[in-house]
Amino acid sequence: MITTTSDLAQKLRQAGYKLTGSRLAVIEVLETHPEHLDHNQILAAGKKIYPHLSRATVYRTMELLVELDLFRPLYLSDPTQRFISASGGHHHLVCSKCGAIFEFENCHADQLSRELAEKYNFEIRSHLLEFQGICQNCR
Amino acid sequence: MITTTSDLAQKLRQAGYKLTGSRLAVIEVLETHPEHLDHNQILAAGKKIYPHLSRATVYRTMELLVELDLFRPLYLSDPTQRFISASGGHHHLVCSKCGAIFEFENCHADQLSRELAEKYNFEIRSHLLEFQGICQNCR
DNA sequence: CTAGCTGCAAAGACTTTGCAAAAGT
DNA sequence: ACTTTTGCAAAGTCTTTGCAGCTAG
Repeated sequence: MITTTSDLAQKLRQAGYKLTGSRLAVIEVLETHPEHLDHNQILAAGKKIYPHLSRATVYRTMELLVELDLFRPLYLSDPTQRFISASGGHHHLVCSKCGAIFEFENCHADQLSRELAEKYNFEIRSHLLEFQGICQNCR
Repeated sequence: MITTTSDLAQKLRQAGYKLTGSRLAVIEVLETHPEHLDHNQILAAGKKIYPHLSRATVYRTMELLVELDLFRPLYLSDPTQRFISASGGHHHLVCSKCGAIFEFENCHADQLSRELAEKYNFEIRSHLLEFQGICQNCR
């Protein structure tokens, strides 16, 4: 019986999944990194915690977390799958040249969100507002 | 000397590229389909116009159009690369279950766009506002 | 104990590239 | 003519899967 204070771990266990070393390593990485990590980054960071961690398990664990609606895949300016927490909004500026990402808050999508939910009879769970352009350094 | 009224074709020629049957087929597909097409869809539609068209040429032509800043890659809810015209805004609702996409207009990002451009010294070229959730049919 | 989980390596899917032939200008 | 472009097939990259052994509960 592994004990942990992790919120994600509790939810995994509640859903009937085992808390293995691999899964706990992945979860710890996700909980300590607010960025949008991809599989490679999760694997690299996870191996520092649990060196035996394999790539296939990272793929399978993230698939599981997405199924449980705890995380959500995100695609920025390339086909790399990244992960963000499943709820709320995500707002960034993406540089088309160098790929740099700047986060911002306070987008005003809530009002629009309600209007669209009604008009399309759509249950909105999260949103993404992305501005593309050229950053300071690349100009 | 191939003649065409196509706007995209003019721009390609002006940039010093040859107007081949393959390229004209790809361009015609893009100009007659407002949706966000992926490579497969462009290939399939292009073959109806120019049956000899190959997959590699579709990849190369789209790469070219992106380089010339005429199109822009877009990633929705999967790693498939799709293409949209390079300017302006794009707004949709994406269903996480079935992948259905609903377009809408009138997002109010212009004001925010100006604020961010100034704050981050960023040259904004286009934006994407995407709401994720569950559509009418999947509920 | 026993079902679920893991790592490995092989298979699969998608994208890119080298090259000789073909085609636009 | 001469260079760019094309189609093909091979190579490359990323993701998924089958399987035998391992582990949490």
